[in-house]
Amino acid sequence: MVKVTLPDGTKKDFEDNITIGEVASNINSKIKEGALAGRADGVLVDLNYPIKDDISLSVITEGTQEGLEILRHSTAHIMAQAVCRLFPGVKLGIGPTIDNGFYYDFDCSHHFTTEDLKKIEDEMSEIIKENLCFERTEVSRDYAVKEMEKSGQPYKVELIKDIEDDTVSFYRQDEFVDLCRGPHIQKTSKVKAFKLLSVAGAYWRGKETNPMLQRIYGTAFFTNEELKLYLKMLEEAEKRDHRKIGKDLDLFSFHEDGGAGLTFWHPKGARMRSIIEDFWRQEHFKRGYDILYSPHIAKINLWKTSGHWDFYRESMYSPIDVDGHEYILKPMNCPFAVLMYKTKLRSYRDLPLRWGELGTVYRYERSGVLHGLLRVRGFTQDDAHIFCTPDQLEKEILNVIELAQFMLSSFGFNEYEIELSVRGKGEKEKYIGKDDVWDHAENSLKIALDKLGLKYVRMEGEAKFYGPAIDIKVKDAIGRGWQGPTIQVDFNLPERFDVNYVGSDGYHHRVVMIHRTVMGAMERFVGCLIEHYAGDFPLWIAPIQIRILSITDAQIEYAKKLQTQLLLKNFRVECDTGSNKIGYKIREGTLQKIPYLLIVGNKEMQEGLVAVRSRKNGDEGVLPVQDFISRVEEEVREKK
RNA sequence: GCUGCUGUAGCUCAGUGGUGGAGCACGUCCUUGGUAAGGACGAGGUCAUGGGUUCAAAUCCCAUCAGCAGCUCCA
Repeated sequence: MVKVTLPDGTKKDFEDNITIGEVASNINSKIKEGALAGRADGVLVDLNYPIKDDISLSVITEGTQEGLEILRHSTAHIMAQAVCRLFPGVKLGIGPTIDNGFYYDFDCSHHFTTEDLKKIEDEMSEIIKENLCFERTEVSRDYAVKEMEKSGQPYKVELIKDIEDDTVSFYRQDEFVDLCRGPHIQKTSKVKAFKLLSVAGAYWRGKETNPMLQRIYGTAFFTNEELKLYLKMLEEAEKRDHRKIGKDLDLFSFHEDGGAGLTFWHPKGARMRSIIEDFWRQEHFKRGYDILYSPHIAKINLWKTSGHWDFYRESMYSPIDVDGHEYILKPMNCPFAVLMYKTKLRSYRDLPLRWGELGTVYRYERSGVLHGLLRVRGFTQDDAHIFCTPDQLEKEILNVIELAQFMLSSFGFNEYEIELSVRGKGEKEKYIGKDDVWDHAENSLKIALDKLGLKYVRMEGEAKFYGPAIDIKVKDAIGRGWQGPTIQVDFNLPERFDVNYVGSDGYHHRVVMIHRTVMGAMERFVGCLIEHYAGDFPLWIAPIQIRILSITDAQIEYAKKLQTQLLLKNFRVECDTGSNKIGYKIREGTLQKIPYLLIVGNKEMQEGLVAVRSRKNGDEGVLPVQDFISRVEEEVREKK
């Protein structure tokens, strides 16, 4: 007899070698129906796993995250089987589950096309219909290597050789065998809703020097409804694409003649950006920051002193010759702030110095990584450098986090994940700076997070060589994550530039430098905002807030007068006094996602009214001009 | 940078080894209308760039530039 302990604490006795599946059927009909695999003493196993000793067991069922992952993993195997059937001789890479789906890598002389994906899907449906069993076998590692060599699977051989256990497991469906830890669903017919999504190149084991394989991405769900919902979500994400919206709303462009990754901000995009920057500056001034402006290029020597020339060269543009001296386009703003700090002797009484800078930097990014506004080669960081004493560090970090939270919530980002990157254990040579200084800095970051009651993940070994950091990942309106604020303590630059302050003891002490952004970069932030709001910006950010539409030519003068009146109140207003019908003008204004369309005909003109059509509510009827102004002023104030 | 795909009017996209098309946008005119597209006419292109194959190339081949999906890397 074996004793099985279930998650709710109940213990039951069963005969030896009873399988997980049989135990599951014994619990209740719901679990029996939905059982996919089990977790036996913490280890994932198949349903037909025989129980030999007393264990604690939880049954993994459909509708759970773990269940979904197993389903997707099995679907990946089915896909690989289909590919092997259709393209004999294909070599298999790996086929794991990922967020939202799975992929499998193949080495195949034939290049997969979208038509191939359809064929593969059809073959998969065939395999599902055949209702094949996933059978697990365990063999010795040496035997496995020989088998895989025999069947011409060099990547599998490599994988097996890297496994430390003496035995390895395989899963077989009919003619298809794959190295796999498992667990899997029992029969292929469990797969009810799947779709292959795309194919793209991927390096074997993610290494650039390795051969490139073809990766097919797909996804699977327990029901067709869930699959449809997911595909709809993908469509929704596509609709929010900032590159498309940016074009439609005339915000920015890129040019072959300008250069890849170099943004051209059109009037409306530039207007948005300047609104954000004005807001940024005001909020910084309120919090005791000053702002700086620094040059775009500097002599190469500065970059040698800072260490960028040695450690960051691959991201920097080549030197520019100026009268026989070499200058470099700046990839970062920090050395400039340091130079300005060092223009005089600073006392501890002067600290902290909080110096912000909307600094435009240029970095060489490999051509394949460029992506709209989100990854560019020239961008403006909302940078700041805080020079402080070690004692002030914690308070400064706290202030920065609060500022970051304030900025994010102002733009409608209310959910985020926080990472604390600290140095790894036992690799001291990787990091500059003394242990006690690191301890102090890491501690200050931690205490600041704790004081604010923020949850965070501690990332061991993720710190840069020059100091620990806090990274904030924000979630947008449809749940996607974006790199947001970063707060970085820097031990490197104060050291390299010998940056000091005079303490109360009259001696010089090394200053502590914090490097931070609260939005990241203007380009990326605006790109992210576009996708977050799907181009439907809140009134205070919208590049055009109001458009006045005349019904006939008789109201042109009234419309212009209204426009002037609103412009004087600091609103961003356009007039559409063309000869199109009102329905047409409304359509145009709506497609441009303008928050307020004011329709003026003779009725409104005679009584000093406007007919308000808001983006949120449509036709709202007429209002006296003054009432409308109060309303939108309020809306701007509240950043709704 | 790598793998694959793509580049035709301002935009979205048809198209074919033999004198380049549509819809929308744009311009002019008619129309002056009441909450998501009124009508007519017109202008617009070295078919990304540079080579090659061919009697003939926008079409086929190569290179370059740029874009897209990923890999790798980052604000």
